[in-house]
Amino acid sequence: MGRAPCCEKMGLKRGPWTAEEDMTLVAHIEQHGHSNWRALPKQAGLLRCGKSCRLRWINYLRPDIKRGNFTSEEEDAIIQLHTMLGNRWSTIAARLPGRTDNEIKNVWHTHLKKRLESSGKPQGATSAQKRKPKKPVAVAASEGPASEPASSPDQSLSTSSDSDDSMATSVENTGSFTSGEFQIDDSFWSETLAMTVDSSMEAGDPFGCASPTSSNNEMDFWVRLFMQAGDLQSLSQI
DNA sequence: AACCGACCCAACCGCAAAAAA
DNA sequence: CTTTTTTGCGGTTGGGTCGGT
Repeated sequence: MGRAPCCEKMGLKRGPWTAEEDMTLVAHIEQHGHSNWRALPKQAGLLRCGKSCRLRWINYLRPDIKRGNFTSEEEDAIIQLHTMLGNRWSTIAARLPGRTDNEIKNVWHTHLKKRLESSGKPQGATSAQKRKPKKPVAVAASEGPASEPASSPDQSLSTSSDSDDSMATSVENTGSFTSGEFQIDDSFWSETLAMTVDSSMEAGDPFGCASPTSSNNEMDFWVRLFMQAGDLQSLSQI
């Protein structure tokens, strides 16, 4: 699938992962960690490139991944975060416990984007209502290495034009951000995310995110985020 | 029951940033 | 300081699945 091969030319396997490969990868990471993705497949005895192993782990095998349908709250959060961040999926994912950037990206492109585009009619049926439940997780390790820290907030803003377009659309449709003039700079994220990490640490969450079952921390994040955004807006008017 | 189009999502690629030498 | 290596990110693809006809 996909484009021209990159691993195949080196004699490495491509395509869907087998259960055996998954088990091998999980076992190796649980035992040795993943300090060196490039060397990992060789050490683990996998005929995959490091990139492929990393992707499989991050998007599917990681023990803290929350599988299943996105709740309407999560979808709303994605929409609002995308309004502010554009296509910075990893940053958005960092704020959604247990969700991966790839998954969020898929959800956005498959139905959230369409939802916003369809006559400004927000909060329609969720993916859970529209489609059947997801397949159960093939391999679900009970514990493993800690997830990577939240992505750096000071990445440059998205350069893609479509993110700008969707931003304007989302602002109108969600109704949560009433001013299109609202701008976010690096200092905003430094302060806001630091604040969030602090509160998460207080709640005993070393990943800097709430536990999947805890909506309080998520709500707390949004409350803080909106408060902070409001503060910055008023400051910018001075 | 079979066919077909639409949708979903896992996995790929290229590129840029970060880290190491 | 420069070059090389490694990691991480975002965009994209296409096989598999589902629902409608």
